Amino acid sequence: MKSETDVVERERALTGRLRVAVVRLTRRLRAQTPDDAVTLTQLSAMASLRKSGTASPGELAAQEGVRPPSMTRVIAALEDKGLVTRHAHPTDRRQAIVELTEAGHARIEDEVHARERWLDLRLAELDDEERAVLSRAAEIIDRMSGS
Amino acid sequence: MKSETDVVERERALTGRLRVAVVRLTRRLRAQTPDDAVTLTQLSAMASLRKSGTASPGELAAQEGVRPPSMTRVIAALEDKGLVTRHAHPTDRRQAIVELTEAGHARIEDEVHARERWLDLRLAELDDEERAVLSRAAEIIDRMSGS
DNA sequence: TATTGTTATACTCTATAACTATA
DNA sequence: TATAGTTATAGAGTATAACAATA
Repeated sequence: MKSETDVVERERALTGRLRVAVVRLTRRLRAQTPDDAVTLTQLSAMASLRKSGTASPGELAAQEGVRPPSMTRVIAALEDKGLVTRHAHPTDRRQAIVELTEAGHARIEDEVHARERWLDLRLAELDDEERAVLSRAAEIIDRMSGS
Repeated sequence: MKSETDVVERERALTGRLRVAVVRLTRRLRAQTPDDAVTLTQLSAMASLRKSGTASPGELAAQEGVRPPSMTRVIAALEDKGLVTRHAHPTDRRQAIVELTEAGHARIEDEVHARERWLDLRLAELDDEERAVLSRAAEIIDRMSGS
């Protein structure tokens, strides 16, 4: 007999199961970093920039949910690789304007696909219903994370 | 008109959306670390130990999906805090046997709940159907991550 | 004074390579 | 020789505190 207690127990454990699941999946994703590629964090910032066109370092930090000093380092790394540039803000000289270079635009699609090959393979092993569950879960998690 | 292309497009983007979602949620979870608490990684190892009772460092590393040197450090940190102990293996002196101390058992429930307060609050804001989606997603992600 | 961003510093998490002890 | 584990070292990711430049 499927009791109410089973449901309650399963619900109670959701926090812990979700925590373990996302931490482990993130470990696997970070491990899929080819030697010459940008890191997962750098890639995420590039994707954010592609979406917004241009952004100040502070805006990027807010979009990614990290502190400004963390974003400073990410931008510096991407600048070293020639994937983003900075321009002066027209009226506020405290701010910088960051945007993807041509090289950055050219690289991002390839990087995303290369990086996600492992995850693509895993997702391909699922059935349609399972993929639909993950699709909805991604929406819900994004909302919870305040992005 | 809801075309087939929309569905295909949404499916194609699942990899990227899922990656972003789990990376950001993991960031938030790691940020919820009180000063005197064990870290998220240490907590995960403790939960693994609670489940298996005892385990060798190598078994723990495999359960958590990390390399042995990484687990060595996690165990050392927990030993320093008095939350786990090591015993000699009865027949193979290369191996160690790790288990939770009384203090470890006493602490783990509190730590888990303290750590997951933020996530609990977020989950409480969802409706039943959304929680059910996340519950299924956690199962699927665990399976994909090979745990 | 307040805001934007950077620099300095430190800690967690993880890995690979090289080593020790035991099988 | 092979296996279990540790030590040494390094790099990614992130934070807080202190600072500089500009508003």
